[in-house]
Amino acid sequence: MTARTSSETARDIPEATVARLPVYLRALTTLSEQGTSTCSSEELAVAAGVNSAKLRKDLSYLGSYGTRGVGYDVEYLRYQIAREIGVTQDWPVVIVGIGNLGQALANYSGFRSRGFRTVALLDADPARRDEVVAGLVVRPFADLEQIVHDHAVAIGVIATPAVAAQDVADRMVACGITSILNFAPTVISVPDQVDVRKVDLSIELQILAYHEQRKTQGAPSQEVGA
Amino acid sequence: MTARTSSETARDIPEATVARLPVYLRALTTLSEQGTSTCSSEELAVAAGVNSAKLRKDLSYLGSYGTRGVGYDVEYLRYQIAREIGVTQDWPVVIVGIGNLGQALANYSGFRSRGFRTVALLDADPARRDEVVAGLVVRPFADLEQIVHDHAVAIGVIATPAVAAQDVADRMVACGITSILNFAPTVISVPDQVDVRKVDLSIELQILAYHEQRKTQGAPSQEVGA
DNA sequence: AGGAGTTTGTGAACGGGAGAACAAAACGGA
DNA sequence: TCCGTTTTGTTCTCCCGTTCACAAACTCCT
Repeated sequence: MTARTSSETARDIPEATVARLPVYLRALTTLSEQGTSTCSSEELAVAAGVNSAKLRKDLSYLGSYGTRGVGYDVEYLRYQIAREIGVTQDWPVVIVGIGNLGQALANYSGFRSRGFRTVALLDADPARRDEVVAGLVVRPFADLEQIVHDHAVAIGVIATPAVAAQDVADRMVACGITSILNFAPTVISVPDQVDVRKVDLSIELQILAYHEQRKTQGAPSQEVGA
Repeated sequence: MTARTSSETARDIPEATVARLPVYLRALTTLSEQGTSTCSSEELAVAAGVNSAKLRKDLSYLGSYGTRGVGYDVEYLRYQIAREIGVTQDWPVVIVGIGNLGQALANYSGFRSRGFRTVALLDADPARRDEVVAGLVVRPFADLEQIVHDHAVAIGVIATPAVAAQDVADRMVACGITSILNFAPTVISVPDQVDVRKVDLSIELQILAYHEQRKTQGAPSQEVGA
């Protein structure tokens, strides 16, 4: 066990581990719904699609929540991970850009079930104004500051076209938003203290295409032995 | 320069580099549209949001396409990267699950502009049958095999609910699809020779929440110095 | 033609993550 | 109570990726 102050939990969880915690959380939720009350690291690792040694090491950063010879209590571990990630609390979120993707995000149930509450949908296009999406009225982008202030929003989602993304990000930062999830296919620059994560749908396809190309490249005909 | 057979390009491009090539490609396209004909590794690195040394090392895996003292020819480099990724060719794609997300994907122009051509939209729900989305008629899931065969589809996109994802994946694999982009929030298992990439929208938000929680956690009041 | 300035391509050091392997600890049965 | 079995928590080693730093190479100016 690494040295640790008594008042707080361990401080230095590796980034790679943080990225996997939500996967473990999801797997535990599924196990819980199936009525499983206890599971071993091996079972959970299979459910999460990772190596069991890696799983145990990841969990060890949170503390010793397992019992040797027995395994982990599903509910207890699930709560501990949820608390560590921060999804036991309520996170108000604004979505900017209510095109196809923005609408899909607004309707995505996976957000609300994990503590993310969409408090407003914003769009710069006046034609979209007053449309109702996922039970919320689409409001003008100019309302951003008021909304962020009223609901203490810390997280913003950008689902606009690429050209608008940097401007939206600047406005978000100016309003006090400190975490941004960017779906626009462009690099946005923000101050150091602001976190940005990007999701680019076409990049994932391109990575697949690269490997796909190399699968067929080596073979002269369509019949591949491997 | 690493040793390399004369007949083919280098074989071992690191996975981390492959994941960045599409970002470089996008940055180069933007530069090209702005009328820039030449750029240095520093300029391109800024546009792509990476370190310039990393960029140069990444590009060096493809070959020596730059000119010392000058930089890179935007058009030439763009073509070379596109060819390496494989987006100079046409990739037929099927999308399964035409809910909100599936519709957003079907309408996403970023796919078509990079060589990904959606040849069919499939959904198991008979109520969605014959709906027209993005100019394509939604067809029954049972048509998968016929479509994959007719259009030589190698890449499939799963945008179904989690419970259906594994079954869809199995059927895709059985039809001969060898690359899968999975948007369903669940782990799917496939044979080794099949590539799967996953995009989980809520996981990205959870990672942001973790960091957000720790930003505010240390500070007793709302006023944070950093 | 030659030298100063610029930028690429790469060798080398460094840091972090992945996985194997094992010691520590809990349970169960005799 | 004591021993065998199971499974966690952790150490150790290896490998991949990142970054620094510099030599090689090209341009431009005199």
